[in-house]
Amino acid sequence: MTDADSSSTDSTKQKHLYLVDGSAYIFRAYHRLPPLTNIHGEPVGAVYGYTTMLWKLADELHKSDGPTHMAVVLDKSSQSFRNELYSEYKAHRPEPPEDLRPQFPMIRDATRAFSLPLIEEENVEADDMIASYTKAAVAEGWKVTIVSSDKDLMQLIEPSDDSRVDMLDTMKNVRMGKATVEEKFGVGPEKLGDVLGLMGDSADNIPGVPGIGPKTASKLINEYGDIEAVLAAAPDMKKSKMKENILENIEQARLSRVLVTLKEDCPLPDTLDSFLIKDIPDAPLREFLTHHGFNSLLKKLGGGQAEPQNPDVDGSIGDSAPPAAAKPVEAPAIDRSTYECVQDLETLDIWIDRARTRGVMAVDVETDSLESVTARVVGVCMATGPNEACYIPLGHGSGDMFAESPKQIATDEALARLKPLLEDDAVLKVGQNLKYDMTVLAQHDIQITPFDDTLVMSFNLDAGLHGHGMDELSKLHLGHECISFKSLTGTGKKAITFAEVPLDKATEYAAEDADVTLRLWEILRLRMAPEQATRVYQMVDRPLVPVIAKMEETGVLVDREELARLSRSFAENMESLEKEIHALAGETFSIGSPKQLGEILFGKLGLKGGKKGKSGQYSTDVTVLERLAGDGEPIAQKVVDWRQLSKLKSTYTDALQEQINAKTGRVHTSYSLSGAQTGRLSSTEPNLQNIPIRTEIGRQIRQAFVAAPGNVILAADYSQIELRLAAHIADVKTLKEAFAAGEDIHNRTAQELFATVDRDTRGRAKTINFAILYGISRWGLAKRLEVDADEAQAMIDTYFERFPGINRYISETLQAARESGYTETLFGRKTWFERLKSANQTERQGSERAAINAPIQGTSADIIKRAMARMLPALAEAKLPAVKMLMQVHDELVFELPESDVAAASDVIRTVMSGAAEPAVKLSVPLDVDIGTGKSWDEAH
DNA sequence: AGACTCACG
DNA sequence: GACGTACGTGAGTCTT
Repeated sequence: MTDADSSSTDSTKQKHLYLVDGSAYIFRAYHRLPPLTNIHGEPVGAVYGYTTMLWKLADELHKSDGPTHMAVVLDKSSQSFRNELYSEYKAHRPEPPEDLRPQFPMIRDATRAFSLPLIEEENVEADDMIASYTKAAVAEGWKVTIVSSDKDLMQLIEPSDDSRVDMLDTMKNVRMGKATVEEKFGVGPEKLGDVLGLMGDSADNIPGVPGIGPKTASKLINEYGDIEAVLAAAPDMKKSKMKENILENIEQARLSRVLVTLKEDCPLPDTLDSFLIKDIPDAPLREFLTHHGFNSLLKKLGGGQAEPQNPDVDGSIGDSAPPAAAKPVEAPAIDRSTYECVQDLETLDIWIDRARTRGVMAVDVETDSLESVTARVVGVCMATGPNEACYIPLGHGSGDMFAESPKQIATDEALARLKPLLEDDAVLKVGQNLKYDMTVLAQHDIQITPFDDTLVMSFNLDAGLHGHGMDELSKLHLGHECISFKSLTGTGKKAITFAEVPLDKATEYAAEDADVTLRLWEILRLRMAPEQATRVYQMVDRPLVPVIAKMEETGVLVDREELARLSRSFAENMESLEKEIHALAGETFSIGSPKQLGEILFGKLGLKGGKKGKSGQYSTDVTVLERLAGDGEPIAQKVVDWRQLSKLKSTYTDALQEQINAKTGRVHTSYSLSGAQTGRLSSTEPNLQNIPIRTEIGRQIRQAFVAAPGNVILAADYSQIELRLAAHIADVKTLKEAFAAGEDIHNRTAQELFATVDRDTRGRAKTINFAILYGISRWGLAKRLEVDADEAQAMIDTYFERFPGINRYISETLQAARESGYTETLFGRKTWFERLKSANQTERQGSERAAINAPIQGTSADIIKRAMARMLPALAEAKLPAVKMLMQVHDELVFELPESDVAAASDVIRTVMSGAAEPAVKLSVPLDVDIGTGKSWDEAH
């Protein structure tokens, strides 16, 4: 197309320079793409990403406004004039990770393979070089496109509406101009430097003004004009923390402003004309692609035309990659106009027949509330194929009491027709988080069976990679943006319920839900077996869904009077503490404000303690306060006591009263099946998994969790389950013997490590045991035990020596996780760890610790989940139908049962829980279960 | 909305 | 050479 000798003749053609910010791209590609290796075993993830990016840019050549000139700019060294101004500039940046470093030369190879000019200058940052070339080109009347997404470079966009400079983000495939800057930063490109200077940039270690982020920065700049004006106006601002921060950091703000300014007058090593795009010769490119085995690109090269497809991963190199997120779907695009609103029984019957014929359907129940226990059914939707979906409105009103309700089938009649279908063994029901629908339909005595749950399937395939909400899955797997619930109902005070949404809108939304759910199921189910997710799905998580639904529905009885009594008592104690604290401080202040408290303690009273974090605030957490209390500061202990009471009152005794359901008189939590990446459940609204127990005062709250008259509470918990599993998984003979013999495991550990057993050594042994489970570091252990790092290291060494197997478990787990990207529990539950190869050391080490812990915590979760799924059938078989399972707290199950059933139920519960791993997994340690009973949850412990 | 603190296993 | 350090959660309060 373009060739060298045409440049002199087409002086009329608009010259357009593309400047590629290569360095920034490489780091992004490295973090975003899976850790690929090429056919020689060399890591090439970033190279592959970079190559596909250049390939994509080649498509730009065909466009009318495409590039006539192009060059790639790379950072050669990290030094520049900024380091002289400010020694901390980019000082915190870690070295590039080991598997990225060898890719830098390959990236130069790739650039040469495309016959593109490469600019890299000693002591000049790529950003400045790009700025300088941009200015030079614009001065010649050229257009410039900067291929990057770096916000600093956005300063180069011209403030006029017809800016000759724009930016292109090839990863997101978006062009960015003046409007992008205004949208993102609230100011035009010409003021961007002022905003960036004020807010700072943690990525480059530019400090800015503490406490000022993008929002505040743009507000200030819009109000005053630029940084200098803000600084000048600061003394007259009204008193606030922000004003103080500005006044204390004037010089720092000025420095930051200079640091973010791009240098536009760097010497240019090559002329603009030398960047003229010539034909790209095939040979070097072909050689490069062949060398790395980038087969799909090679194929495109052979075919001649470069198709602007998604750059997929070559089959030959992708074997260690996580499953590709977006799959091509053969189903037709989602078309909301095909959805039907079902308003009479005849039509409903047609849909029911259709579902029976298909053998599989998606279903979703719409209600007027998120409180599943008491929510009213507003409608039901179902899908039987792509774009084959309907909505059956049942409880819609007009929202206007004088107007008629829309035509709809009576709820009872429709549900009576749907019940046989929903319970039909020959029709698989697919839903997204069916736990909710099951709870709602339980009010109408309807089961949903058999079923598949796309939320659970996604969680079993991709835990750790992304969320599992339907909107997110739809975007990811179908490339489809769902109608948002909020767009129909609004938010806040003016929000309406789904019952008030007009039928046409409701049909579009609800039928789409079912349509999307069925499409997701088609995609996910095909992945289950090949990706080994079937086992944990079928043996652990799917059976749990109706069990959790039932527990939520049952709820737990909470004594409101008891809570109110505690609230009053806590309030009284807080009041007297507050007076004493204010007296000691010499002034009144808000004790609940960490900011004010820090300033009183460390500012006014002059106690010693350090600043922390970018916010520049004193830390006042319990470890700090207890240290002060230990130094004999009476105010510190009083604050600790006040804090405890305040926490207990607001989070528990006050909040819990409000959670008592008006209809049932009980508290119904919601368990999230995908809440914790390790496979644990989590509990919300309220969280019943963190009710106090560790302190005497807190424990009183458990006295309010009671049994109905004639009943008692029974609590059954696994004893040391995670340590037992660690002993089994890491095959530690000493520990296994100790558990088999029923020894106290922390005593045994103390014996092995310190050769003596007393309170002190047992306590330290316990700390070390937990540290092992959590992925130990000598620094972490040192801090906990208040010893120095060397001593901590010595203890770790002794531990590894005494308990061989632990060390091996850690290194094998990490190695396997680095290779595959995930860890596995004994039941095959996967947890993905994408940050295991992060360039950020803190991030990477954090992932390593999480990966060490996940198989143990996850196996424990698997086991108690299996126990839960088996519990109700086992109780039924033992003729104990009155026993209710109320709560799960990770290693504990809580029941409510008639007093007369205690002995028999205890046997069943203990048997089910201790044997929950079997027969799928045979453990080499016993699983002991402690059981207690009483009138309240407190007494049951 | 985000930081901070703290409740649980 | 500095940094921040145990794993997994949810929620209330204060501040911007």
